Amino acid sequence: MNILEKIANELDTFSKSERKVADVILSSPGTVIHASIAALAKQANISEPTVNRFCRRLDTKGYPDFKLHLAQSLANGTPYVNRHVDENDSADEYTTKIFESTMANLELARRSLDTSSINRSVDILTQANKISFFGLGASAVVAHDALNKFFRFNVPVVYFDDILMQRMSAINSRQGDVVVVISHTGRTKSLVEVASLAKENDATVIGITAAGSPLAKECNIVLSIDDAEDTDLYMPMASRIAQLTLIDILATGFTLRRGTKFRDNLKKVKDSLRSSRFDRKE
Amino acid sequence: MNILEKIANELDTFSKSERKVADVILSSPGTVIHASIAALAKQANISEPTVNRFCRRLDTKGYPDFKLHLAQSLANGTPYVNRHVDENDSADEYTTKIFESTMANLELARRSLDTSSINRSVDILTQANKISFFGLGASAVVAHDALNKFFRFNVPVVYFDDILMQRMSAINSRQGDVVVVISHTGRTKSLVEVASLAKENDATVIGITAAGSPLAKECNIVLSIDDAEDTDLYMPMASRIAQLTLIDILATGFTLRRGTKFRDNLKKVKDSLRSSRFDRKE
DNA sequence: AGAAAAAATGAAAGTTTATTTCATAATTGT
DNA sequence: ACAATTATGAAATAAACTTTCATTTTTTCT
Repeated sequence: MNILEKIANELDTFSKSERKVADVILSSPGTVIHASIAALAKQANISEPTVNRFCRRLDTKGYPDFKLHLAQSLANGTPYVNRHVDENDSADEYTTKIFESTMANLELARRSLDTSSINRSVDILTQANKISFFGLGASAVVAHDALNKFFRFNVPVVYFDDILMQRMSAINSRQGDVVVVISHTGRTKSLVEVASLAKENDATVIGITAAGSPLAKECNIVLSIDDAEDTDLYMPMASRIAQLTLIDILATGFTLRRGTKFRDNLKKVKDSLRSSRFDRKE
Repeated sequence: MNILEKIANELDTFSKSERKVADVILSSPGTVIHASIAALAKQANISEPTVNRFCRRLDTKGYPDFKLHLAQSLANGTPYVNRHVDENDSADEYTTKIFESTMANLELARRSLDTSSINRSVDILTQANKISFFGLGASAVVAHDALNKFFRFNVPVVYFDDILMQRMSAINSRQGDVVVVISHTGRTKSLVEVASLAKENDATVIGITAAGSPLAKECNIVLSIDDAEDTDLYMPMASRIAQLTLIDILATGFTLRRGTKFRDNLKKVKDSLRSSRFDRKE
């Protein structure tokens, strides 16, 4: 854990003198990393040994080691802040903000994803007779992307972004089929119904959706992604990126599970596209 | 600048002894930050003053200060390395790797994007009579996403992922129309033709593609995104994420340019979806 | 409340670590 | 090959950090 956060957390477990040191450090950590133990002690109006004890209390070897930790905290502290786009932002500003919040969201998504669920999902996908990807609106894009990826794997795969087609497909599903339902909120009624129908018809339902949502309850496996409050202007942005990354992960897991020969085949698929392209050396 | 990079950069300006120190530091910077000047000198087989001089040469106050810089480099230096997925990776490993390389790619994309082109693109998009998004394969997903976003803006917008439809649409375009052509490589023949046709028919062509590619040459504005060598298993992964983020940026720029009333309207669009969702408090 | 125990604190001594000085060695240019 | 410059390390010095121990403060127990 970041040592600055740690200090802030344990603030009330400190003794009076330790508290003084903590206050000085928290108020200007940037100065502290360049200060000697004597300088810091003086600034906090306490003695040098107290500073030293303070450092050890925070599981560092001593003052120099503490400064090292502090320096690192400052370096990577809040690397990607989820800053909101403001009305008067220049192109430069909103570009930076959107990139940063997208990255912040990915970081969050990474931490929230449960790899054992991913592993199970890959298991199930590799054994599927048929894979269907369903999504609506922004999530339809994710499903569309999944189709693109899995289509290359030469497995029976379909994608629908139309409620009726999804329903029909769900009703026709059977044991061995896998239905991947994508919904950011997990509250889109028709998709919840589709998941339910698929499940009733013995398909395995994987949900890429919010944990604990109505949709999640209908799924055999839930791949849930936490995301920060939306920076968006009334449209889903970063969440969709995290979902797409998850699709990449599933696709990658799939190819790894299938082994070397399978990947050679993928290369062939890629090469087959060559004739449709302009040559690189012209 | 990151001190590790700095050392690597200036490697050949060092004297023989300094070079020895540099090598030790570069080979295991993590050890060095916990080593005393004596320990480092010994490991590099040189004297302590040489280490000290080395530190000063790199614009630090001395060895302890140097260690501070080094610690910071380690903390935020190469935060997201573009590590390749390996055949024997566990789900945990490939998940982490894919997230990291996606983020590394976004970072790269951010740096490579030219905001003045973005600004011009937003200008043109806000003034368009009709906007078309064209892409094929993985880029079709990006175009699809763009449709979703711009559709909410209540502007005439279409999206095609079919070569013939794209051609017909391009041929029918006219002055005031904007055609956004998306292709990672910029070498897909049919898309280059479509761009060319659209341009001939007086549409403004914006390319989201590689700089200097055949497609880029046909475009009025090129939004080019650098990306690291593909970590993928024969399919585009991270590049697509950067393209989608660019779409977010264009859409955001669009809404900002259109002003407050316009965004109120967006909120209405969002609210209109509510009845199709399960209530949050049930 | 008051005494004893425990904990916290700082002065001073001790230790480690880093820096400077200066003499010597290596390198460079002529 | 020689002088000038630069690079290097041994030793001395200085600075910084840690330990010890006595004192003060706080807490606990009766």
